[in-house]
Amino acid sequence: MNAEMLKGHLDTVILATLERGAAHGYAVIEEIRRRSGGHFDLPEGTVYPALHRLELAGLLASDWVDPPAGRRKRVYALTAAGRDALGERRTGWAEFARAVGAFLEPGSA
Amino acid sequence: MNAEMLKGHLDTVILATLERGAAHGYAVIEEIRRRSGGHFDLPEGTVYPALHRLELAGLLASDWVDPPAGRRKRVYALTAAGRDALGERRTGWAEFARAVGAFLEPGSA
DNA sequence: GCTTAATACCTAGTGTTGCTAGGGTATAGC
DNA sequence: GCTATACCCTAGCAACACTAGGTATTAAGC
Repeated sequence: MNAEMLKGHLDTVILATLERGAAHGYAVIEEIRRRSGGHFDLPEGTVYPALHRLELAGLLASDWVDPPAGRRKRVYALTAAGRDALGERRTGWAEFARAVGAFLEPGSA
Repeated sequence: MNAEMLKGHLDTVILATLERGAAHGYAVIEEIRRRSGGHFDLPEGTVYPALHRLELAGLLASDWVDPPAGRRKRVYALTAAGRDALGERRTGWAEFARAVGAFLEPGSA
């Protein structure tokens, strides 16, 4: 499954991934792959622009971190607004999933 | 809720709507609104192109019907390929919904 | 008779968004 | 030196839902 299906929900998934703690972009990709059981294997060209978008929207904040070894990492964390947005998106997803389910579940009226 | 969230799933919803019987475009819009409990109130500019797309893809077939009163209607029905596609999409939705749920449900690992 | 609303169809252009394809830097292993 | 992996980025493409317009038919209200 690629992320085309995620259209409109990728931001939600990214916010939820960062809910447990800050992480850099590459780690976000790996965590999404891990937590989705391999369903969402997102290319960098999908995730990095999404992170920038979310930061521009004020839902994430980033800091450059210079580790003793390895190259610089840009670490993203949820802002207060990001946490609020995640709450709304959680509710929105539940409604959405229920509505779509109403079409796909047999015996629905 | 508009259909932006539906991105990538609108076709599935339309196919499911037509699963119970053929219908014309305008009726599809009303049925989707009704069955979603008002959640999906889709503009014509969203649904008509989607119907054309699905017909082009061979998942729907249309017939013009000239009723004794009122203007001509274009009635869409699922093809065999459409029925197959709906089956696949039903499975795909279940996987997708479960995967997204893994991010949004509290206590998920 | 005229206007409005509802039914019913359509399309051109726009904006968002995920993807492809590429490029760059740093570290480790062969 | 070469390759693989970790880590960052962008330009351009394609898909798709939406906006904003258009047309035709019928019935209701004035």
